[in-house]
Amino acid sequence: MPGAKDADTLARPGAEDGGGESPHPTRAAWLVEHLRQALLDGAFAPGTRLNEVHLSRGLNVSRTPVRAALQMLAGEGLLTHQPNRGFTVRAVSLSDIIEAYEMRALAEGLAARLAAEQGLTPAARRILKRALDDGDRALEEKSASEDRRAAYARANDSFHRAILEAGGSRLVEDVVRLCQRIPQASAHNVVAFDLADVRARHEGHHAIFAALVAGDAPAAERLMRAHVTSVELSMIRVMSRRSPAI
Amino acid sequence: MPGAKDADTLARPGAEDGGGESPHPTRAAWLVEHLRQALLDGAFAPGTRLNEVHLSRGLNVSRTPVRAALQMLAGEGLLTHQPNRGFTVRAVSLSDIIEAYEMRALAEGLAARLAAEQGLTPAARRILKRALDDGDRALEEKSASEDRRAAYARANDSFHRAILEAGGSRLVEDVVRLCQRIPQASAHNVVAFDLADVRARHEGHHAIFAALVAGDAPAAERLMRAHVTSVELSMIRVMSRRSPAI
DNA sequence: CCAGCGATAAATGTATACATATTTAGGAGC
DNA sequence: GCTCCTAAATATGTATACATTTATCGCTGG
Repeated sequence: MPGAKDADTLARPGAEDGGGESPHPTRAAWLVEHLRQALLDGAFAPGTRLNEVHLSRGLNVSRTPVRAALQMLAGEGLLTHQPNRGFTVRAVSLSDIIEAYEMRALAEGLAARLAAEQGLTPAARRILKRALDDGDRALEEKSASEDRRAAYARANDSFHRAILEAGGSRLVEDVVRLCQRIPQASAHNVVAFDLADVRARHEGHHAIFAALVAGDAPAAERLMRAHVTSVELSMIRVMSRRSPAI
Repeated sequence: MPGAKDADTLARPGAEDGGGESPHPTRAAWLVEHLRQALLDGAFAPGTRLNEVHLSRGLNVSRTPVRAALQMLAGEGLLTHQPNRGFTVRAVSLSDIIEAYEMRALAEGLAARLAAEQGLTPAARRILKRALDDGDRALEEKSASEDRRAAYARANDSFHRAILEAGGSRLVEDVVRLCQRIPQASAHNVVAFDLADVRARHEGHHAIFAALVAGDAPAAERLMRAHVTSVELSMIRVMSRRSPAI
């Protein structure tokens, strides 16, 4: 079973006694985030059955908070729950990933349209401008490619998130989160793409920003859809290069 | 607090001893469905804090399965969970409902496109045809209006669900479920609409079916979007008539 | 009378014991 | 050797006890 791992090397949440302040007030909350990240990273092979006792022993907690976390993640759709048969990791196919991008293109397009319709607040506009500037700098600089990639990934993330927030729809944010919740399709994989593609898409960011500032809702929606679809194409190319059949 | 109720008049899942066979193998699974339905029906006022002890006493179970259900529903987004402060019912505004329909129009449109691209299986085609026929009959008959409405609601439901399935995307189904998970925006409220509107939309069903059979993916997507948007407009009209400010 | 504070009550978080269901291992019978 | 059946082992479901946090209420003091 490739990718399967035992979660033994992990620290407990409230264990730190020094100045470190735990951002997770309960073990269950910590487990939700921790396990979600592990699942998105593909730490557990699809179809794997998660054993509550093993998990709780490896994480030094009782079964109760482990179950709490698993139940939340099942609600989120990352796990499936069969009564009396426990929780298993949901498998994803290539078509799942493609459909996630199609859906995300529509959702982020809707967010852009909503943002344009309402008009950008000064704060949102500032954040977007800054994300664009950061992206410009990351793509122009001659710094080490790893730093540049990380910097651009941050800027990209910030740009998309700001538009989602500007849209002001909780549901749309939830849908995008659902789309990003597909293991291995995470947006931060964008860094693995060709620099030329990334540069082209960054121009797309500028165009979207212009449409938002102009309050041109249809253009904002159309541009954002095309933008995400372009990411989708790059992702498909990269993935089919790495693993011809998934 | 209007709409708030105590869940005291409810039977337990495994309690029946006669011929009745419980479809829910565990108490938790039953609670998930039961509480979800109650939430969607608006049985608990938005912002209500759900007390685990009260719920478990009213439902004659221990806190454990109640917590399991609440955790799942929190993962689904129907409830919010604040550590050490329990679960509260998520509030929805009119704009939430509107955005849910916009999102749903996009998602169901995508499903229709996927279904057209893949082509309908004979089974799917049969189900859709039957839903259309049932709808025809429900709208033509001179039967009691309540029966007619219920019959059409079933046919409508069946039609939309069949297309979602034909699309074959779990994610799209999840997104639609998320959109329908908005309390008071449930699709079966469609029965409260004007008969003329319903008839017009039923024609839309026929057009969508034709596009699916013809394998015309762009038309299927476009028609489905317009169709759901039309439902949205009716819903807005009905809701603003019932409660001017929400 | 109100603000602030402290004790009590109540709610949630966690651990654990036990009940029930499932899986697995082993052997009898063919 | 294979299938089926049975029993032990294992896993999940549930209940309950206790710990910790939060909310409520009454009190003191100004």
